[in-house]
Amino acid sequence: MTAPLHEARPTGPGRALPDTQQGMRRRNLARVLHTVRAEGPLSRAAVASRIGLTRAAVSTLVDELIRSGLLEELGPERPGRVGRPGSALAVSGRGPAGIGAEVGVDHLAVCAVDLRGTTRSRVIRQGANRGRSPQPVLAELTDLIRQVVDEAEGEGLYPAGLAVAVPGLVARDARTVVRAPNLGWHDTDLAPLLPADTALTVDNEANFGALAELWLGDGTPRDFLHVSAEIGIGAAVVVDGGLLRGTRGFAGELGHVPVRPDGPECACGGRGCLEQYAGEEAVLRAAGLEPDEDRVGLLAGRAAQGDEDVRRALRDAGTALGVALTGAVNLLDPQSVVLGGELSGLAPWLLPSLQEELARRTAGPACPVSVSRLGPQGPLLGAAHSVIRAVLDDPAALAGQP
Amino acid sequence: MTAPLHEARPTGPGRALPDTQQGMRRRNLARVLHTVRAEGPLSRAAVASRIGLTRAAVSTLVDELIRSGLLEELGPERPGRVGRPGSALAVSGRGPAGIGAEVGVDHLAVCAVDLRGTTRSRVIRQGANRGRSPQPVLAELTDLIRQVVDEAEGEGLYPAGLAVAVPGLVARDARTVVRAPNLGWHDTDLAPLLPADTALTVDNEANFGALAELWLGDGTPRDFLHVSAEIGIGAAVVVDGGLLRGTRGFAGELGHVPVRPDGPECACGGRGCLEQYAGEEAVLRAAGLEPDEDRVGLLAGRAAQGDEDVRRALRDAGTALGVALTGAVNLLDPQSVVLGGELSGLAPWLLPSLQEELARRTAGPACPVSVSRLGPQGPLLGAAHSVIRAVLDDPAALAGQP
DNA sequence: GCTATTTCGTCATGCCGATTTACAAATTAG
DNA sequence: CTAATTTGTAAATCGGCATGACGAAATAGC
Repeated sequence: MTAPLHEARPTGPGRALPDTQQGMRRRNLARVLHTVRAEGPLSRAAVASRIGLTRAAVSTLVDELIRSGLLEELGPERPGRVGRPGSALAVSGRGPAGIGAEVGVDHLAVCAVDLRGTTRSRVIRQGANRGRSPQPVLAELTDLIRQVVDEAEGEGLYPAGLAVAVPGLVARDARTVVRAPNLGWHDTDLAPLLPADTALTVDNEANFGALAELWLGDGTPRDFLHVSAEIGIGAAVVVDGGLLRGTRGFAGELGHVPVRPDGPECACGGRGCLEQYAGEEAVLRAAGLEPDEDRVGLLAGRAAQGDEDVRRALRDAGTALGVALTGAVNLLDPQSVVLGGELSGLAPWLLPSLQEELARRTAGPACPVSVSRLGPQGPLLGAAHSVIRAVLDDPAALAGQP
Repeated sequence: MTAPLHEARPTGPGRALPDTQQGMRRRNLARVLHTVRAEGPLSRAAVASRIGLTRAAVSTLVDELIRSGLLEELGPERPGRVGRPGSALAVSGRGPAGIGAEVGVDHLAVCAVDLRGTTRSRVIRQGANRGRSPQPVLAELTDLIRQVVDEAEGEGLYPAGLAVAVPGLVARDARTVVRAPNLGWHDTDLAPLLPADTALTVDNEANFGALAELWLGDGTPRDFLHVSAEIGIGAAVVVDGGLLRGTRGFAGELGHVPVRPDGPECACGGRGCLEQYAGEEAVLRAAGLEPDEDRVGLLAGRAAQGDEDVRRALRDAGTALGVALTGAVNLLDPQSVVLGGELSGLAPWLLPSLQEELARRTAGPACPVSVSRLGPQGPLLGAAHSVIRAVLDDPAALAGQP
């Protein structure tokens, strides 16, 4: 026998459920739904052997999930082995939909994702939002949400929740934007300005991006650091498959990690914060460019054309990122670092110097750095999937007892 | 209904237990034991109302815990209210004992703690261990362990596990010391060199110190950063009442967070690591002192006498710590930072500059920094209590089914 | 002092959820 | 065509907690 290690572990699916027989059943419903979703069409017997319950128990669980419209019976499997063929089960394509929305500095976007993880509807509207007050922006967003919901309902889906990604800090109530410098919003409760007929969750776009990476990334581990940037530099810390949020919900403020303690002053009060070296504004200035609408696109374009000033600016930003990430990696020992969001578009020019710096400062093998496959789509997808995830984690909350 | 936030949450007591009816019972046993321990003598009815089970259910749970020797019946309570007085229950003072051991650079220590949290036996042996090979050191430690176990057994206790704190990195198998620079050990499996008759857990002293702070500190929150130092500077990250260990178990390496990216070279390959500015060796050098046996005592003594060189060296170390902690606080948003271990003895001279630096670099209120009440005793106590904690978290593992 | 009231601990009973056991159905192997 | 294998379901059982009732032991009111 080995004594427990007293680790910080996330609760994972359904941990919020009470520790009673009913809670147990709800967790088992979630386990069945999760495995069917993850491992394609499966028979009841296959599910049972996977999750360690008996066929009889799984049968009743499946019945309940079918009655709720979350699972559907595809009919008898093609038999390849001896014995009676099972009846294939799959998650329904006409059940709940997760509605994800994103308030970007230069765009609004909304999408609907079904239980299978397929994006069933999507709308994007370009347009600068910097400096606009929350009311008109969210009215416009509400419009888009209604479009997407209508389209989803046309396909037999019904909205199970709305998740909104914003470029800023969000309080732990998951409703209030504490500070979004790029929009000019602060201390704004978004709930009254958005459709009231669905459950609402608001979160930082870096957090949603990290969750998207966790859920949709190929081979992404359960412990990683997800770095993203839109002017500010945010990181999301994923520990054992869950987000680390911090006491006030402000964890992951990589942008204000000191890189050179005597560097230039920062708005945060400090000196030489990472943002001074790798923030969008700083990079544009270092490259001798004027900020305009599509800043990342501009940088990427110039860099691709071979503009040496831009390339040098990006190299230096990568080095600064490497210094800050060395600290983070030493503190957290993650399995990898992922560059996501808008950053992924600049990765070709950031990555070499970043990795060099990280390797130089690490004894032994350096923490691997990769680039998100999802790129700028991460936050929106993460938002929509977070709703779906909530259904998968407690299917009983939808139909029966919430 | 509010959608879940997908947070990283630790599992807390008994989360490793399977999600079955038996697992539920074991968790309920743990809940009963925990509340009786935490809230002094309680009647069955009082326990029931606290944990939300019925009196009948608690009765059977208590019966089982009494049969296992973990609880004892103190007899009828002094009645102050109407109604039949309850029968007071308390955790047994003659049940399992947690054996904690510590391998320090200058000492060995072992103690035994009972279920109530009382230290029932303790032995400390001074003597430099730097450069000694593991075999003789652990043979000596085994001696001390036997002494403490004998004494504990004389008082009716029996050892429920052995936890050893070492000043170095420990692999996630909780047995192997990967690197302990101050001892000169590396890649050593300690299990064969220690008594084999009890379950063994080996861990970093900073981790055990943080757990001690969590379990024994007065008013310590469930999210904090515990900084400790013995030559190397280690931190332990506590998130929602659990340790964050990292993929390889190396999380919390605060000593190699870059403070000045162009600073002096460090053994880790980097430059300007915190250890270069706030490590014991660096501080001694900056103060113009020679390293000797009791380095922290020497520094504290001179500083107390008013030695301006030493005070300046400690001030500068505090500033460097402040820079590194700014990064950590930005990344983790903890509720507080606690200085523990040997550091606590130097706190009077480190703290002002540390707090000043942290406050300067923080927008809004700075993260509060406090000093551990346990001081250098933290690691040893944390080790012993970790064993007790394991029993409290799953009492059934002791007697019945492990 | 006596009775009513309140609370405690326990017992008998019932419910809920999963397991066990048994069996019919549907397939392959020989 | 029969034996073997696997699936899905139904009936019985078990483990664990809740419910309701009861005696025991205290206080409160008379």
